[in-house]
Amino acid sequence: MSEHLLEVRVVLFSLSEAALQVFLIRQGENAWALPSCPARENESLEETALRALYGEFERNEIYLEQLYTYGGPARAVSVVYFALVPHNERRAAELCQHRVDRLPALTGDHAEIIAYALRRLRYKLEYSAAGFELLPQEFTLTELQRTYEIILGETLDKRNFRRRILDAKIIEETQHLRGGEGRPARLYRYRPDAVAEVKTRRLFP
Amino acid sequence: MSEHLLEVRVVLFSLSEAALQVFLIRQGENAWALPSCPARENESLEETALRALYGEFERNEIYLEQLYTYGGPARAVSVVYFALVPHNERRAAELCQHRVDRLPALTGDHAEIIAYALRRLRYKLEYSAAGFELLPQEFTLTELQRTYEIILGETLDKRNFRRRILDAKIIEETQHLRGGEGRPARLYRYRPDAVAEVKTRRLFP
DNA sequence: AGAATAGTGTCTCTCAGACATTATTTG
DNA sequence: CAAATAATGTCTGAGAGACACTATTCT
Repeated sequence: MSEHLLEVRVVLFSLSEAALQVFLIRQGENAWALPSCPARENESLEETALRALYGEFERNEIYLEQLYTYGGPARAVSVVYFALVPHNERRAAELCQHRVDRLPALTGDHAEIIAYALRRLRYKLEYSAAGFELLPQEFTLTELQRTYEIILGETLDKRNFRRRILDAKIIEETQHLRGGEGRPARLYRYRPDAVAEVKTRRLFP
Repeated sequence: MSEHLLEVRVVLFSLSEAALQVFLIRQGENAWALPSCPARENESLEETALRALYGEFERNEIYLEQLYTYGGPARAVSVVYFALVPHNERRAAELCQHRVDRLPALTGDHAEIIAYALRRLRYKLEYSAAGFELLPQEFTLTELQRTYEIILGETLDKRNFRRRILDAKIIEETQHLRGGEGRPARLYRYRPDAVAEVKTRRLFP
């Protein structure tokens, strides 16, 4: 067993200003980087990921999943985590949100890592409940649809979207309404007991 | 950046005796373990994975993909690779194949890691060309179907299977036939130029 | 009353699954 | 010619996508 340089990085997404955002830290003069933290022997990789976010988030308020481990000659080994958090103004001074469609200059291979995380997010959206991790506990169907549209980068049909989501029985009505400019919308909540597993058989779509 | 214990492990699957096999090394008296190797600073993680297999396989004769990185307090960090190789008698004395449905006692959490790798294999089979990595270059449609059946653990309908595989245009005929006890079967080969990407839209199947 | 947003149903087409018979070769 | 395996097509039901109007609230 050898001694090795090992760090944990995090690609943390959230939604605000009707766009998908990623959290970055300033690196040097005018470059940015994914938050990271050296691994410690006495904590789990997930705990290290939370430390990389300056302890701003508790484990149970973000969705956290391992993305990939990058490593090789002439490079530290980086275990990269993929994370989602609902819209959130709180942030450490060092941690800024940037629209993923308008990223600043990034160090190393961080642009490719973000691109990969975004592909994974788009993919997960279609077979898992990941989308709900970006929304508050109660949300309207229109908000949910906007979330999907922003991430997928395409518009979706309102009736088909509602039908699929409701048929999947993955959300349930609440008794609350959200008022606004027009007719108030019913609020829904995610059913954590919902089965969100892949059942379809697809041989080479 | 901290110094850390880091190893690479490999779950290598192959097919023989009409069953899925995994390669294990003997660990102590009567326990077995996944092959592993300490990471070196001057090589890639994939190279380390090949070394864990005693250098028995060249990079281009096996399918190799990162599976997951396990780590945490009171445990070395293990980058685990998932690998596939066609049926193959060659093996180092230390490296033995075991049927995955009749595994011996395993050290640590290796049984869970194999179970996870098997889930990944089953899943990949349905949307990627992973199945072909377990077969020789040329194969009959019946052999391909058996491969799927062994891994998925269920029988498949012959006509539907052939239709889906052929409609996907992922394999092509060769001019060769394989004789045997009954009518000879046409041999097919994988089309490496085939597009095997996920295109279907699935919201919560 | 008009502006704004929420909410709802049908038709069509494609794809997946169930299912049985004919064709070719060997001994 | 019998045994063994290869190869082939149709029907049916479910789900995905296209598509437009009514309902409720606020000002």
